[in-house]
Amino acid sequence: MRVAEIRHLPGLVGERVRINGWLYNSRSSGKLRFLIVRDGSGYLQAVVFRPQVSDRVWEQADGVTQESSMWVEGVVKRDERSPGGVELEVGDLGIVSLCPEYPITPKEHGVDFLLNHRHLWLRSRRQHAIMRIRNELIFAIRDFFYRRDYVCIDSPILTPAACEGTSTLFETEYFGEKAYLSQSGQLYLEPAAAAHGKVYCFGPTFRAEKSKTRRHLTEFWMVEPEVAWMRFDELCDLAEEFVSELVARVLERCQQEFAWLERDTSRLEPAASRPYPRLDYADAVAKLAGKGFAVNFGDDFGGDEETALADESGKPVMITRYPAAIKAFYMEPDPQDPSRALALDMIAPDGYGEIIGGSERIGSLELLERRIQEHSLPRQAFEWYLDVRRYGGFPHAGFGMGIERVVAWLCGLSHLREAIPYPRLLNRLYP
RNA sequence: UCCGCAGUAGCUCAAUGGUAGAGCAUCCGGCUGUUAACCGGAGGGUUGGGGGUUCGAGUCCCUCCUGCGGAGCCA
Repeated sequence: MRVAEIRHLPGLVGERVRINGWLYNSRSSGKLRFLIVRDGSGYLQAVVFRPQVSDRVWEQADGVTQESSMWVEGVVKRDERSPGGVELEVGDLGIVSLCPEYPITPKEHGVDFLLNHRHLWLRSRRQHAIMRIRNELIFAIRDFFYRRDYVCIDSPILTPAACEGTSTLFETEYFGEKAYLSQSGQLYLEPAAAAHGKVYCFGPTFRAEKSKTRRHLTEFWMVEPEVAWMRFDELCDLAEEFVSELVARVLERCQQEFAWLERDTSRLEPAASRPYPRLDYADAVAKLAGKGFAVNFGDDFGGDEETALADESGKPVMITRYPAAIKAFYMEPDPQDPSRALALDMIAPDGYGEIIGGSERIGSLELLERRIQEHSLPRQAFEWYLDVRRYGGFPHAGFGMGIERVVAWLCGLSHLREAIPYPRLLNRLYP
């Protein structure tokens, strides 16, 4: 007996196949049982007709419960009345493991309940679609860099001294010393850029910020390219090329998933092509003032401001040259105006917020030493980082992109918690 | 951390200070094409914990716990 995946069934009409899977839902009508079976690749309506099957098969079809693991065997038929266009005319079936009352029913559930059952929630059609899109995005990211000869240099997760404020770092014990979970791979990537030229890292990062918003997780995945000899304008080009290509690829390859999510992809299409609008920080402040926001030059932008800055067209907006005072210590000053940093934020449309933050990095050893002092950072912890300037300093630039925010934007999610398989939130570490 | 909202059946929610209910899920029965099927029946409750007001509290007050939404900060 040929074992098939449900997604291949449209090409197997007329053949007799066996499907292994789980019962997603069932409906009945007299001598008919409609079993909706899912196998991870798709959903199949398996039709059991009383006169055509044995007593044993009929009893099993009648008694199989939601999420029982099972197999069905039969002939693939084309049928307009079936969701998906094809169905299985069941000749035989077996229950592998009968499922007791399943917690997640086809009706509505609350957020807390679903998060407590995240391990089961992942089986639901909507979550299934989201994870498929996340998977496609991740593969597209790696492919983007691979085709451009970037080398993947993953950064450590356990790091020694605190690089930025300790209040947002998760602390752990490391054989009698303190260690911290990484907030960013960037500092470790810069030395690697001197080794390979074009590098990137992609891994989990951790922020112990006690924030309770739809835009924050305490553990999230970030992809960070770092490029030797790259200047600020080229960095903006790279960010734009990167995001537009990712959007185009996911749009092309995940149509089925977007349909399940009922995502209006026409809202996403503008972001699949370049260019994206670029807005100098000063112009962004002026634009916000024009919209009635009480923002002064020198302020950072909050969530509402970001949403207001996003382009009505559906394209992400790039805000450039922020005041150096509100940005990180390692950012290169703008030669035209040293009070500004060669920093870039990319803001996704429709309120999905900042998806990219990046900059050209300080090239000068003296300036970097001064900045470390100005920020009251422990100098000795940064000696290795200063070596990047000490031993053959070079201009370089890079950015970080939060994967979950991009997934949330692509999928149209109202909260980041659905964009990652097992979300880690303030007060949530289970399952 | 601050501000606001909520906690009642397995789940989602009702119930003017006066006998705790519905839908879904579960179990039983019916139906030859269902699309979160439908129809009939049954079981299912220490109303988050503690204290208080009252003849009487799911409902009002105090307190703690848990969750949700938002702010700050960020990707």
